[in-house]
Amino acid sequence: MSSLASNMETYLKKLLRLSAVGYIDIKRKELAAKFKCVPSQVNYVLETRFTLEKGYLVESKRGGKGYLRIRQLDVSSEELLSMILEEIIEGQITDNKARDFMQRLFDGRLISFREWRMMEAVLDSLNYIEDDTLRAEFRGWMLKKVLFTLISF
Amino acid sequence: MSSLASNMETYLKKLLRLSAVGYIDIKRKELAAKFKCVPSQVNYVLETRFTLEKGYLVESKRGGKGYLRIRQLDVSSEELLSMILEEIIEGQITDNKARDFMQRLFDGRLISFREWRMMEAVLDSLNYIEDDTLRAEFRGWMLKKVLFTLISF
DNA sequence: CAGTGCTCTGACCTTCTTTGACCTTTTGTC
DNA sequence: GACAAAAGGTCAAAGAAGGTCAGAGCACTG
Repeated sequence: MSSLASNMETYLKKLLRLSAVGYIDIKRKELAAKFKCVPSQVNYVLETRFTLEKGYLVESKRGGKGYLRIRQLDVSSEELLSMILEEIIEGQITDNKARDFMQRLFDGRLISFREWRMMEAVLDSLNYIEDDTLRAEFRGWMLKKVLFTLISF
Repeated sequence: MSSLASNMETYLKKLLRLSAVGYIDIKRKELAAKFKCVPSQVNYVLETRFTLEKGYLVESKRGGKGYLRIRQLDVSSEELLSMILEEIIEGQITDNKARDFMQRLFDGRLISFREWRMMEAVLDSLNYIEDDTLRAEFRGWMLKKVLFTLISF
């Protein structure tokens, strides 16, 4: 229960609660030093505890003056989250389901007309990918990313 | 917190905003002195932050009375879109270029903040495609589709 | 006690930044 | 015109992050 990873998770979530702007910036190496572990352990924590599905968005920049930014998604959209999760169960999603889903989002005024059209264009463009499995998997993956992003802004 | 390069970028953009003529003239050595760095660092900033894709044009003159002139391009929406489309005509496009273009579309108020974020998420998700060539080609293909959609709505 | 699924580490990779040595162009002076 | 001085330009290498991945360790569970 109180593994290094869990402690780091708790610590980061506390920082997030205390943050006024809805996100926190951290230095991978410093955080690792604070918890006396290797830097890659930080990645592990981010990958397992701060995923899109759990309501977080992680951005980063490499190189000098790099950083990790953890953003907490708006809780009010929890309903939408579970909807998405249900639909995109195994990562894959069919073209029809994806389009139905976008239509629902538009009908429910969660996305604008232009946003809807844009996503339709993206879905259209997927035909460029010939491999059926890759296409379906990528569609699910991408949809998840886009929808979670829409939720957080 | 932020890097020298980012600070210099911010500074130059502020100067540009304040300029009435649409361009600014600077002395490489003086700017370097102001930021306490080597002169070639100025070139780095210009090469990475003030590119054509990002909507800037840099002219210069060497020798005595030399200077650097940074010009902000002020192209119309149609021009910007056709520029982008032209660029993608060869099919492929790099991730960086695609992101630069999206940023410009946002800066030029051709797309909303949410639409910008959405497209960034789509670009992020492309990493799911492992094949380098397929990814770059698909990126170009998709971008074209989306841009054409934007034009028509 | 073998299997399964988290944790954790370390070696190696990629990206972005910064510096410095050396090069080229332009201007001013004899 | 030759030469010196005054810019700016190029490029490779070092430094400063963060990213990836395979495998070792560990803790339950049947």
